[in-house]
Amino acid sequence: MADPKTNDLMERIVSLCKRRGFVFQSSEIYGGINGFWDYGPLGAELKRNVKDQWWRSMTQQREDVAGLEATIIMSPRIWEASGHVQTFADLMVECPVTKKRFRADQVEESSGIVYKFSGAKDASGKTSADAFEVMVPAGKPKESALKVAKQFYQLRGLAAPEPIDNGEPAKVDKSTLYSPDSGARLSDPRPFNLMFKTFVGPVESEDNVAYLRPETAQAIFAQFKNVLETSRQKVPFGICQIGKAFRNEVTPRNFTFRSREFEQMELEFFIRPDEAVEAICGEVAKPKGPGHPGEPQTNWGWQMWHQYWVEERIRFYENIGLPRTTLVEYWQKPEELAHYARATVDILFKFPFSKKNEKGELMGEELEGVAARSDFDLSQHQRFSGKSQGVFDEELKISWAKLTPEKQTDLTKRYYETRFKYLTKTGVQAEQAERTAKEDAAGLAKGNYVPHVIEPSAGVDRLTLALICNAYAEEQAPDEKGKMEQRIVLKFHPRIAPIKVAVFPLLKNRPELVKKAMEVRDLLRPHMTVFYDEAGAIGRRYRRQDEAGTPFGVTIDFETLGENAPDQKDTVTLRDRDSMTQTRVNIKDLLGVLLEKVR
RNA sequence: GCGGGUGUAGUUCAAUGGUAGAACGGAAGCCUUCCAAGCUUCAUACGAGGGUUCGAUUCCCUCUACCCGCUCCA
Repeated sequence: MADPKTNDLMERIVSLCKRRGFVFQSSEIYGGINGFWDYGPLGAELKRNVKDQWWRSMTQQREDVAGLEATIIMSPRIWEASGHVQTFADLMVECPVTKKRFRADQVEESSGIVYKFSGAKDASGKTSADAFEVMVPAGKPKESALKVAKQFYQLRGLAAPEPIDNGEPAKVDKSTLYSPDSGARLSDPRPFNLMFKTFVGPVESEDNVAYLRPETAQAIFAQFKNVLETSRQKVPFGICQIGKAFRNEVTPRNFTFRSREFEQMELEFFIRPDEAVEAICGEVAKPKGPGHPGEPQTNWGWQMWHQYWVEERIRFYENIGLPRTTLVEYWQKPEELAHYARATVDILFKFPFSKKNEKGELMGEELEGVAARSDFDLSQHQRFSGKSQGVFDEELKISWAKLTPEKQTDLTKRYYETRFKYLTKTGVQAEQAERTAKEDAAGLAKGNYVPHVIEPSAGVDRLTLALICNAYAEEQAPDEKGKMEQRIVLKFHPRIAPIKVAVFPLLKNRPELVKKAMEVRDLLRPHMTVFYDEAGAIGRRYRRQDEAGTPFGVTIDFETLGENAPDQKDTVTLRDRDSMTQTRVNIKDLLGVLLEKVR
């Protein structure tokens, strides 16, 4: 459990977000709506900067990634292929005593004696007519059944309940109706769907059901062929997308961290299967140790690509002001992996509300998952749509012809085996799977395969919140009279700061100062977000910008006008947010100096 | 969905069964030659709906939102 002090910190951050216009509760004047948040003026700028930085680094500055912007509502068949319809429609049951929930199909079978009660009464005359059943292992006395029953009726408001028997105890074998926790009879299964449902067209019938996408990834897979054909890309290459996604979470929590409407930045990077790499290069390069593996090479297998993207992503976070020390690189354990994943690395940020480990260190919350998804996704869409999602790889075809027959047989066999495993795992009958896997293996020899995927998938809102938490600082700073006062400052990296520079005339009742300040404002405005402020004492204006996270302040004073020292004419004060130090800069150099700092 | 806590200006807090006050913040003005100075003026709140009552921000109920613990988060 997080200690009270850190909770207070989070409360102060939330309060600042409201006060300065970073984040508001959605629909606030109507009492709000659970799990939805709006971004105010500063928050909108911040979030936009985050997305711009991501988009620029992911696609505009890379040769090998193309962008996509797909719709939120898509054919429901996409979610059948991806597994979301099935998985999200799981039935849940609940233990009435411990309140724990289980997936109905995952309750362990249990055997024993079942005691039944029709209700209970207590000494004060209160009664409950709720029926209750509990199973105890054979051989245990009736008292243990009574104990659970009493707990059940206590939860219904009876002080010292005396449960009323309802018929003879019965022996029950291998039943999934009873709680593995308490033995209590579980609630009836209820469907629980994490996807938001809607209807396309005017008729609200089951035929017209559609879903708001629970992730942006599937649109990329569904448009894989179109992008491949129009972008003149070849494997290995990626498709990236930024967009809204929706999940009807049970419990939205921790401010904007888990929301029901959120935004994702996802890259699906398509690579050759390892067998193809081996055919082309003779060997598959594998990671030699931790750290960034450098520029991509032809002989990289999925593990190298996976490590490459993990490191690229961490560099990105460092680049926008999240130091490595605030991040945690968490390698999911085999039992935690989704069924399609070969490896997943979660990149976590240490939020103030994160739980702590036994050493008292913050464990972090997920900002991004970098998953090696094999060829699962495209294969699923190929199977469900009946349209080939494979690619033809000229280089593979040429290299294959030069291999020894032994090597060809070896690679064919290995490729066959992984394809067969995938097919049978997803429910294809053995006979059919064997036939299809054989075709796939024969295709590899002709240069055909379904690409594998490395998926770095990040949450924009989580990252925005992380940046705010990381930037938040409370410091002591002297006021005009030298008395120490608390200063709250958001130390955003200039790249993502909502406002880059604030421009002030030292005094507002001097028209010459105001005029000059407005000229400076207009000089900078075409190039960056500028905030002009002339109200109140200069120190007050600096502090206001500290809370907004504005990295630079420019003040036009009497030196600027050349009144005090002629050699300082046309220079301004440039004030640094973090150090609060000031330097004099000539107005003609100002734009260049600032642009260098905010890029 | 369950359990616990909370809900009064933008924020942080008061008071009260007879419809609310402060500090900081905000706006306007005066003043002010670099870090929330001073003076004047102004605006802004009882989460929503019921009930009890002559009268409810206050008591009761329901809903809602936020926080915490479960649960959930393929």
